Amino acid sequence: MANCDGRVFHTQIASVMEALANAAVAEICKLVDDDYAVFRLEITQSQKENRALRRKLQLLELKVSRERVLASRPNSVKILDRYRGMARGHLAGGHRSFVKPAGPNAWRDDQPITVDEGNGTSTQHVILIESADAEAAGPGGSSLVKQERTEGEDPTHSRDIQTEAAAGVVPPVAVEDLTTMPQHRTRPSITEVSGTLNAVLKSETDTETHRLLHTGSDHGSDPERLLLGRPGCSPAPDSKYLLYGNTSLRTVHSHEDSGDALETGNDLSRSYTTAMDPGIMPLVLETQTDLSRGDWNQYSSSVYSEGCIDKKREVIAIDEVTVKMEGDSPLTCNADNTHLWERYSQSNTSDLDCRDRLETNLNVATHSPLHAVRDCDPVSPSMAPYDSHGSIFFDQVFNSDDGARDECRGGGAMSSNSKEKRFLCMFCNKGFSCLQKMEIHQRVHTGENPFSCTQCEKRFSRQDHLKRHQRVHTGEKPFSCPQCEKRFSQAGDLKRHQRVHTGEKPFSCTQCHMRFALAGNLKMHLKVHKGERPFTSMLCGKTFSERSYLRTHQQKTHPAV
DNA sequence: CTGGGGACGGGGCCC
DNA sequence: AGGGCCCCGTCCCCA
Repeated sequence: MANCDGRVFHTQIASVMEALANAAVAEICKLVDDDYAVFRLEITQSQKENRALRRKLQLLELKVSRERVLASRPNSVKILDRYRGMARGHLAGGHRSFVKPAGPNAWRDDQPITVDEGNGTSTQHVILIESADAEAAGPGGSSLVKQERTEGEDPTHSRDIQTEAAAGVVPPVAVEDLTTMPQHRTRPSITEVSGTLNAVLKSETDTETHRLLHTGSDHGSDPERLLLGRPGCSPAPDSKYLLYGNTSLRTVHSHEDSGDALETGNDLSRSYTTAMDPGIMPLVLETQTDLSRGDWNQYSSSVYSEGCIDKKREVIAIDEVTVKMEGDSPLTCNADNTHLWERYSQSNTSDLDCRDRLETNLNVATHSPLHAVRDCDPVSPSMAPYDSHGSIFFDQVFNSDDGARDECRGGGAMSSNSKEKRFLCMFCNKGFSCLQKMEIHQRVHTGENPFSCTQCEKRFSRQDHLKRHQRVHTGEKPFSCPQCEKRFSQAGDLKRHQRVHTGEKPFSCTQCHMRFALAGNLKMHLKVHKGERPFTSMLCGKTFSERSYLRTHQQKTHPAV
């Protein structure tokens, strides 16, 4: 009897469990169906939004096309830059450039510009950017004047930046660390960051924020710069964070600290300032930590623009400006401050040439695909209306890459195959097919070396270079010569080595008939013809064409020393 | 001086 | 899109 009752009980339990399970399954199915419906609805809505945005984009493209046809001269930023008549559009249409000479003396050499500020006439170095956007600024437009006093100023506080803005300009929307801001400053202002040798400024304009990032250059090597770059820290005492702005205005400023830079060496501050539609986009001052340790990427990935279409669907190529400056430091200054310079000097014909370029073409560049068609008019010293796109195009930084410069002259990334290369380097306008390639390339300009070797202190801009370098430590030599079983860590080294076996000497001297298997050897040989003997023994005055010769000589002749 | 190798920077291409 | 590789050029160093 008891067994019978137990079976019945179990049967009942089983049926209840089944019912519960069925109910649960039904519930789950219902939830899934509901979510699916919601999901589909969201997809449909997104598709609708996409279609609408696409239509909007097409309309704007049409508008741009019209402007390309109609736009003649008076539609854009005019920059009054009388410095040595430089940087007049060495990029394609790149005359929307802002040129700041690197050398403090160069500034001093500049002919002062006389600007009537209403209160009289001042003869100060002035960079004047005028906006007269008929749509946004209204009659009279507005102008933005940056001044650098040449007399009676504290070298470490050498900037006296004023604005001459039209009535109705929008005050700054947001500024971090307002305590650093002069409270009396009621005019709209541009956030300005100045620091030590290498100042980095980033601006983001395609979103709701406008960032200015200040950082050190070589990544932890300069404590002062690190201090400046540390989040939450106030700017250096010699820095001013100034904020002024203007609706529908995007400007870029550059200046350096003082004429004492050459003496102080490390105090080669420069700053770059951008402002764009501060009335719309809050200005947010940020700091940045050590870029070389990877912090950079969190900015670069998120801030770099992708084709850079802002909210108005205006194409703005550069939403971020990152400048690594090598100032007027002598070539003998420490490696932390010169490695970029050295890199440039390596890539150019001569140190002097490069240095000269650095001094005279210290520019920042932003480029918009639009400028290729809009910026066909030369820079005029007269004031001209500001264009409705609010774009300023900086000139090329350092002007160091001939190839890139040529590309810029020829339209750069806007040439025939430019459609695929829609990511433009903000420094040299070189086009890249994807964002990361551009970011990697820009390390050429920024000096960023995010990949560090665990075996030594060396740092690299690219992961593959780090990997290749680590063969130094591992001793790995994967490339072996089939003729002599010699092994090499790099394929190029093997290829070069094989000329030993083939006898190939592709490098021939134009002065004599000597031929060389290695380009470096030809280069060295050419010094014989030129009589170049730049290396002088401090002990005996003897000169040598190569440093190694001098070293060998000193080892032999002056072993004690 | 010349020959040659180690190592690195940068661009381009491929997967 | 991104990582990796190839290639080239260059600097530096040493025999």
